[in-house]
Amino acid sequence: MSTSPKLTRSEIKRQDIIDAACQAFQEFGVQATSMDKIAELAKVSKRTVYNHFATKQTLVVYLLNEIRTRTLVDVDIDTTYDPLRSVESKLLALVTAEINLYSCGHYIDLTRMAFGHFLYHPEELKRELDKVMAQECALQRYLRSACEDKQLHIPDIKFATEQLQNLIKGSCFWPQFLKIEAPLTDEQKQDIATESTAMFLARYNNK
Amino acid sequence: MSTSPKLTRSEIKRQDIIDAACQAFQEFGVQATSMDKIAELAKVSKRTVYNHFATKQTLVVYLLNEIRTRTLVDVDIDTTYDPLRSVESKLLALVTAEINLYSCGHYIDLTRMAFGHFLYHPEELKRELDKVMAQECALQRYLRSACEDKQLHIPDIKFATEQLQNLIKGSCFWPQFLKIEAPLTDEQKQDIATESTAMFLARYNNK
DNA sequence: ATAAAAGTAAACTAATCAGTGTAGTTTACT
DNA sequence: AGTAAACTACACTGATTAGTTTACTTTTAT
Repeated sequence: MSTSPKLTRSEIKRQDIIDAACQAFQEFGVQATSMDKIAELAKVSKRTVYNHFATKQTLVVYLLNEIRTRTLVDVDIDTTYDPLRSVESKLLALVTAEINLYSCGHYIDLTRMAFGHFLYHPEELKRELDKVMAQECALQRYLRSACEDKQLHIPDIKFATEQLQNLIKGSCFWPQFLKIEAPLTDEQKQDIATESTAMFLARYNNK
Repeated sequence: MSTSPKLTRSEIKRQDIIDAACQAFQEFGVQATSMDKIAELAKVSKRTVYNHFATKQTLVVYLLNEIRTRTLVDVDIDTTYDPLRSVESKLLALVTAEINLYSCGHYIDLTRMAFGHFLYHPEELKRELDKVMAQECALQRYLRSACEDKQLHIPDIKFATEQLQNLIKGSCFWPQFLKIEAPLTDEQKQDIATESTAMFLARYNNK
């Protein structure tokens, strides 16, 4: 079966609305996007927008969940610790996975939308971030295992994880989030993975 | 002479408006702050706001420049390269200075306001960022000098500078910017400075 | 003292926006 | 073919907002 087996007109319209809203929210921000504008972009009457989403808030919340789900499903990392595999190799794989998560496009979409919505609501922001962050402790779990196996010597694992993540995010996430840097090529991603891992291990791998 | 030698009533009112706007823009965002609200917060008639700032846009632009000026004036780092001083010591000083810049409060204010305003205007954002970034090349200049003096061995100086800045910003700037982390204590700042420098040198200081 | 400069309150315009109500049309299913 | 569900155009409410106008009062500077 293909991607669209049998979409009713209603489902098509609904998707048009979602696509329009998603694009507009990212481009102009939630506040600056009116429901009239969404209807116009979706080529749908305003009433239809409201038939599918009772309020603007409903639409925003739906989109945030939708994109987060789509994003996180894409990720599937093997986080088990294997004593026979070199730390460098495994760490590089984990870092690469994390870079791919940040680069996957949906992730940027999600955060750009969430920020426009949450930048001035710190408690809500924190709650949303926690949902995404659960994802991100794979690195920390691995580092803890590697330490227990005496392969790494890290006094403060939480802080060290943050250091590594900062190295990655600073190059892969923030510039793209701000739209001041073009999406990364595969080669660039690999460089960043290699260099971030190298710097991290230079610090914590010396016996 | 004290801080306020002789302020005319007009100047006082003007400052009240600026303070109110600054606070409201940071707390609620530029878009969500109406001129009526600013007048109310400043305890000033709306007309007076418009007498001082012809449009809302004028007020925003004024504030952005004001805060940036105030911020950058505060910083005064000695960036000259001294071959007799250890790289570690000088780098630690530069990193500490950069951390202090990010922690100075005004810097967070500035960026929070700028983001609310510019997040959806990438070209303008880029232009604004460039003004601030000029500040930040102190590190890069020093690293270049240290390389020329064979004290460090860095293949890509620009990238390495970014790595160091990412280590710093990831801990000192972004969490505070998002208001999900309390301001740092002096002890925390010092730890981050030490650890960031240590990781950087572990990578690039081995002969 | 007095006149200019600056501030005030309040009503006003014109635009925008979230959301509703309605009457008529199209689509989908039996 | 006929019916229910979904869509459309459009007019509407009520609230908010940027910015203006007016008629009056306070401050400041000569």
